[in-house]
Amino acid sequence: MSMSQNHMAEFEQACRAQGLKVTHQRVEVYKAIHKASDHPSVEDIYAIVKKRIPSISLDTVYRTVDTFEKLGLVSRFQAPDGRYRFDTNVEAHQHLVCANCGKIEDIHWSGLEQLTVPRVTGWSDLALASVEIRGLCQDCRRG
Amino acid sequence: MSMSQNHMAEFEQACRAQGLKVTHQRVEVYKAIHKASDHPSVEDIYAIVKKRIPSISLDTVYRTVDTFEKLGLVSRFQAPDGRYRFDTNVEAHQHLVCANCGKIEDIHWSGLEQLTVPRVTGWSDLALASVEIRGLCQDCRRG
DNA sequence: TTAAGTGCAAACGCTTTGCTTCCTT
DNA sequence: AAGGAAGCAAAGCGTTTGCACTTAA
Repeated sequence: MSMSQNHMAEFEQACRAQGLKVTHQRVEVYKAIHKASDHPSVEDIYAIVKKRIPSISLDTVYRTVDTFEKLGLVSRFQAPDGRYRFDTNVEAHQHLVCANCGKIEDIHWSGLEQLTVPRVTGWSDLALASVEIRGLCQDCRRG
Repeated sequence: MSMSQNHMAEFEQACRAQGLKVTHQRVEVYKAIHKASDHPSVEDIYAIVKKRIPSISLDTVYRTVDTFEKLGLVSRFQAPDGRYRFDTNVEAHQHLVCANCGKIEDIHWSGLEQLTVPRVTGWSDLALASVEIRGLCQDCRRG
């Protein structure tokens, strides 16, 4: 998945459609999340973007990812360590989490789609929200 | 599920087996989590136990739930608001979360058991760790 | 030009920790 | 009697917020 011009054009279009200014910070934050396919945390994104925009502040990253999430441009979830992680993959998918190092990888578990979410008395509009699978990643299995 | 003498006896036995002292605080914290079937947060537990042990401190509740978790006496998970929640149900189960009020309820989704966790290159020991289903609870559907 | 967005700094909320005193065992 | 546990207070850490300055449109 390369950072195609198309993809960035779509990003800018999405911003403009919502009346959002296309600032350097927003562009670089989006690129950072997209390129870093490892579900970067706010600190991770901050460190990456700081190389290109040294003056960027951490709170701008926080505000920017909030904005992106509201627009549906990124998905946000909490890692087991409690920190937020971000992803430009906004399609339904599941997470593999390494029990040792915390590494997170996306997978698509097609079996889940065949299942129907149970009906529960008193509850409505039930939908599968998140699925986490734990195990050991390649590096940690060796160690 | 009532707070049977049996259940508390088992709790005390588990503590002694691990060389843990059976203090008032531990007994009351355990009771509080067990009785409050709504997955209380640390603050919730603190408020409940404070009625019986006014001198208890918040950090004791934190340390106590840590201990219980390590012993396998309670399960811990993070609610969507980022706070820890606790449960004496340590069997595999899933969570229903109200998208409006945040209420959490346990369910057992048997369909999941028929599914096999996918094999993924580079990963080992994969097992389903958590499943969250979102919807509206009875109270919030009305409102 | 101007309203949205950024940077700075301080505040916040939940959780953790060092240290002294207390209380099961 | 003795070591684990509790209480107190302060610190830690990720995240949020108020305000004045900056910048895309």
